[in-house]
Amino acid sequence: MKDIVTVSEAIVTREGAQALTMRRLAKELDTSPMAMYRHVADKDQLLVLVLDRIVARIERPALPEDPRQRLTVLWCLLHRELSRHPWAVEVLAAGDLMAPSVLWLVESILGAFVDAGLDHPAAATAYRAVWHYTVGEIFVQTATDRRTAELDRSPLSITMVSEVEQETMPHLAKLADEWTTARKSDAYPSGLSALIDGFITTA
Amino acid sequence: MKDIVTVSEAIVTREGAQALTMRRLAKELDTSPMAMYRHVADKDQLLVLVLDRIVARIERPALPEDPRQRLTVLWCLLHRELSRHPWAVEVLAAGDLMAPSVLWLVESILGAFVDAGLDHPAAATAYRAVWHYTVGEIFVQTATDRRTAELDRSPLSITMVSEVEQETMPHLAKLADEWTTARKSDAYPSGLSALIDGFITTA
DNA sequence: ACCTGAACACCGTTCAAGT
DNA sequence: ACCTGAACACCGTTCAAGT
Repeated sequence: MKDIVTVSEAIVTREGAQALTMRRLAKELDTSPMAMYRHVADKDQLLVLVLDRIVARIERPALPEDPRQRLTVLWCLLHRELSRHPWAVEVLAAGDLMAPSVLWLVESILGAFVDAGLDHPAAATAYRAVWHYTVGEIFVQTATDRRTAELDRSPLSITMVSEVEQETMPHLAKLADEWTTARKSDAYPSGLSALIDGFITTA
Repeated sequence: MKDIVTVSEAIVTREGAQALTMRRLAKELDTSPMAMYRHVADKDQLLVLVLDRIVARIERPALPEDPRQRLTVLWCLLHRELSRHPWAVEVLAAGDLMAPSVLWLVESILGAFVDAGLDHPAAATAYRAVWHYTVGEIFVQTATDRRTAELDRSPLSITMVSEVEQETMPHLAKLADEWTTARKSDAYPSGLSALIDGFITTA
């Protein structure tokens, strides 16, 4: 049955990867947990199958001429899609986003880096750096969200610093207020353009 | 007993965070699992305690005058220490590295960004961007290592592309060979300097 | 104060047995 | 071929009872 993947996706998008258990999945399919192992090697493989289906649905956007703009469009697209499925980051991380169904995206990004003046090895390095930045951004965002949800208090505050160590840590003290608001705003594009600029201008 | 933290650290540095279970910890301390709950609220808190101890041991390095060089030294230091304890990334991620014992590091980094010409909000943004990059790099590295260890094959290869889609994906095809070697080399510094350059030159 | 055993409510996965 | 029940070897955590 391929419904296994469909039902798994429903669970995972609604409640996250940790909600997907073989027992739960079997129950929703009205069979026994062990029946799953006829169709899927183990839980990891199941997650990969779900991910592949989601990622295959990403639509190819219209791409601007300018390579720098193209890079922004492509990476922001990827970032947006992954933000919707933060559980996927863990699955993806090991493979540098090598699911066959998004190879067009990787190819487009590499092409844009090349068009911007990088040679092929440099484009690969740049690709991996931005990929790490993207993964990290989503990972930290997700971890922060989860933690603030569990404990219902604001994320680890920096305010203690402003009270205790005004003189020894002037910069932290100065930022105490802005820190929390900065965290909320979507800072992905700013880091992205810094990273792209850095790679392009060095080339 | 504070030995709880000591024993936990030993387990965690030797075998990773997933090897630390309350039952295992209790066994190594010759007590019952439930005795732990007298000294520690839950497993998460225990990991935070271990992390805090490790991080407190990071020694303050001699810092160069030049802010750009200072940033490189500081971030590479942090990256190196965290690479040694990849399990910690998950614990740290939620808090933007706000453990009191490393505030000096955060302060130094912010100071270097300011000395390089950023105003305070920009320094905070830059800090967070590089933090995300650092977390992502370690996260991907760890995930790749783990996966290649479990399956004893090379990481998800790109070679299928070079065979099947030579014409439609020329850049990927061209990089097929170099990809795996690129993954091995330590590319952290290159992305770091691109990111720093990008932020400094825009300021 | 601190520790204990037994239990609860779970996991992923194996294995022999069924149809 | 596919499914099943029972079991294995685990988890974190609670709770009433012990010293």
